[in-house]
Amino acid sequence: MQIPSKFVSQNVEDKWYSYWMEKDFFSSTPDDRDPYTIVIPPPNVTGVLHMGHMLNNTLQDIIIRRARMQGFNACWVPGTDHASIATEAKVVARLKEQGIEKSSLSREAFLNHAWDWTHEYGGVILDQLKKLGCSCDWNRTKFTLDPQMSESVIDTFVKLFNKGLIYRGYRMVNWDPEAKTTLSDEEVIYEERDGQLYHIAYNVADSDEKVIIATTRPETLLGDTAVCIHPQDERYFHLKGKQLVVPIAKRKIPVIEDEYVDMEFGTGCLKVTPAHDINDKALGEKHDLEVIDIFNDDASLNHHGLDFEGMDRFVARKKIAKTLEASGELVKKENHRHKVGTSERTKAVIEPRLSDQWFLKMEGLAQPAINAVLESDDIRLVPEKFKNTYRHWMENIRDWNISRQLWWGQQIPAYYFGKDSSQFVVAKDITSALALAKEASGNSNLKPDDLRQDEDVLDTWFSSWLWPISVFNGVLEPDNPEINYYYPTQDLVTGPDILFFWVARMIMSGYELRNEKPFSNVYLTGLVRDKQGRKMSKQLGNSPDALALIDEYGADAVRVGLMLSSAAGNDLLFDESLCQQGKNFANKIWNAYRLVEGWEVTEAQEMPPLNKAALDWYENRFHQTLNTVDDHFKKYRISDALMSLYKLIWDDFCSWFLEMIKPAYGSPIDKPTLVAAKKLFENNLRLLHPFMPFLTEELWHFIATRNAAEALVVSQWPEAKQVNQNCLDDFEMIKQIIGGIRNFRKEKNIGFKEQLILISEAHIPNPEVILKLGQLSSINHQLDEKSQSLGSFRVGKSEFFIPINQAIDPEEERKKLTQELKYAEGFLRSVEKKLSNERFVSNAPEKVIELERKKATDAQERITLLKKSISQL
RNA sequence: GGGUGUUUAGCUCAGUUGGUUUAGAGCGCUACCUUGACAGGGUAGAGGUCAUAGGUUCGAAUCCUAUAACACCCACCA
Repeated sequence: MQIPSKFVSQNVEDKWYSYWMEKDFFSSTPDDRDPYTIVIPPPNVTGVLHMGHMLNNTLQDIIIRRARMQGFNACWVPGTDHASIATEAKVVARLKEQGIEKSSLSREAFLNHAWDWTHEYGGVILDQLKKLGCSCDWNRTKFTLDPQMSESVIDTFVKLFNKGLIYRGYRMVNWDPEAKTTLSDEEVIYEERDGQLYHIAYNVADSDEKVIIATTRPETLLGDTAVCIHPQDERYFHLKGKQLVVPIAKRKIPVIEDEYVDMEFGTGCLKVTPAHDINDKALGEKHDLEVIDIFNDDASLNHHGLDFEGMDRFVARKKIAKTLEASGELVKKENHRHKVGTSERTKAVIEPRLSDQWFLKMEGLAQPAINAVLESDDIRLVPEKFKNTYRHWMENIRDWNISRQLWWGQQIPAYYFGKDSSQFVVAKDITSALALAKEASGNSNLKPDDLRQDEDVLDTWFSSWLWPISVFNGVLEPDNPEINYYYPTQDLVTGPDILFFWVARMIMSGYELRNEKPFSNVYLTGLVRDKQGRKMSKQLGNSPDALALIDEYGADAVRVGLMLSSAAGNDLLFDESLCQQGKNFANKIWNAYRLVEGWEVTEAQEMPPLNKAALDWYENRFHQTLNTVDDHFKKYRISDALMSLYKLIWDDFCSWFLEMIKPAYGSPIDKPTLVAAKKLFENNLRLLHPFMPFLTEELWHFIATRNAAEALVVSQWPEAKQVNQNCLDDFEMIKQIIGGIRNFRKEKNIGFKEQLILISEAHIPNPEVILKLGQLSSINHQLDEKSQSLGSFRVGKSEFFIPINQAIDPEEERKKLTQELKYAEGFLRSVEKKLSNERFVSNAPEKVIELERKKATDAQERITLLKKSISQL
């Protein structure tokens, strides 16, 4: 069979992915085995694959593939999120391009457009995950707006409402005037912006005196209902109890006192606009002030805006400033840099606004979630450093505003039946709502048409927080076999940026709805940054096209590239050269296979002792690495696990093992060695499979003809065995010795193989290092009887010397050795000093003292050797 | 403003309750070698006052204090 000299990943990806799908290896149903479950963090339904997804999902795939090989019933549930704001914004934008305004459409018509959009783009990101090799159970694919998922959300809302945890409140919220919706605090991004601080003169009522008040938002003076001073501010003592006149509006407002005011800022006088500032609202409540809302939905001024009615807030600001300037009431303007809240989605400047919203009480929900992570360790955060952040947030948690003024999402199941919105009932559907409304109103004549359902939808996170439960239908049927089998899940892999949005809330819903954690381990990845350390984002355009990367390097290479430098929780600087490294690695393995496959076999020959030694050694080395890898996995150090394998394959397997058993050019290899070598090769493939599924499956089927049940993806993860440490130590020694000799044999035309044979025939491996070296030196004497020079090499931390066949300047050598001797003596002195220190001997653990003693003996031996060598020069 | 974290080789990072560390890895770099598995491979080498300054300790990259730079989170002063 002709095997190409280069591994082309692209040729095998589709082949094996469809094979795996066809054989149904990824699907899972409850059975006798233990489950290993991961639910995917559902990407936005209309999103495309970016680097963050690749990192995240590669990690999940590695974990789930290994679990599958370990004999668990592996179940990775995929799905997408309806992402109400993001998706609705996209749909609105597309309609706008077609000349359609959202406001001209009925709710139903708009939702039809949104569903069209969803069906058009909804599958894209899932197909991209398949390209990456993700072994999800696609039969279980869920969407947060699926009927069953939505029903779970509504059901939960009703339950929590009936428990008294959900309430309606008139609250200050973050209003996005562009999307005309409220945003959660988390969706507001504060940006530094240059603004101006306007100093405005307010007249004291019935007097000529003026008071100067500084504000960044002069237009809000139309909503002023008080001016506040600090009770200890001597400058304004005389104003206490007086009234001021608001410029333009000519309304009289009281002067109030509160310690909230910062005397240092501005003029020390604060105008209070309860409708448009969160702090002012608090002041307003405290001092029982009137609330004047001056804005419409789109942040244009309403009738309180007087002459400025209908103007946009920013236009009005300028106009009002001008008007004040003209009347001399604008005393001065100064530049002022301050932070402005903007919408994460629309970039519009957020307007604090009072409105009716739905809230979920968080305090009671938070308690079990705090315990689970911080006290009982039921849920492990990886890395642990996020515990602090988690604690801080959970202990300062505020009620969750769960309503959004959008259409795309689950409509809030509240039904109003009175003239105003004060009379309402909450129910799963209109029929039960009607019954409740009849009861509540005492009016048995109510008809369905008399009920108005709340226009708002629920926050997207209100559906995602149920995800680990609702994907198994655990909300609607809390006792079904699926949820009982798969829940709680094992791992959650996600970014730290949604620790609060999502992770914390899933933990809360888990304990609230099922009285059980949703997952045992949370692996928080880092953010993917570019080479300059910038966050990868669409705006910057610095995010490589994920699919183009896969096309160029192959999925396996990209997976390896991502894993090579991504410790949990640390940001990773992504550099395409890492993918190149991944590709080189894949190619190395590919060529190792070509080598083995190309050998001719002979039955006539027995296994030479050197090959036996090599096989023994590699077997041990393999299990040593396997132990390390298993340990890394336990600690979720996935990149360390990969690096261990990288070194095992490249250095130990290719550079040492294969070189050792490689027959001389043109000669055949004996059959027992080849068979054993292929077995070892196969074991390598098993360990690599979670990281590089395509390459390994391809080679697996090259090595032998296998049926579906024998495919690598469902093969067994090797069991780590006890290693023979002596064998490994001996070989380390041999490696060092060979390295030492080779370093000095440049003139000699001795091949690698010959060297090895010489050494193996000399029976080097035995417990006595010095003896070994004595024998080795005799070899070297055989190599060149005239050899008189001295060469040195290191074994572990010790330096050893062998006679070697190369002319070396004795003077130079003497100098070098004397230097070494001095150093060794110094080292010995320091160790002896330590050992004679009483405090050390009495305080240090026995193990440590033992080590120090060993160090001292070693140093002593070395000094003797060095002295001998010098005298021989 | 409050909090958390980071700072170790040219780059990206390990370094696990202070003691097998005379501080490691991968990549890169330098030198040499290599006509059959590998537009590469092998061997060797250079390169670090572990951010800075103090302190604790027999012993500190590791613990404490302060400082600096950077990153992120929370709050947000009109």
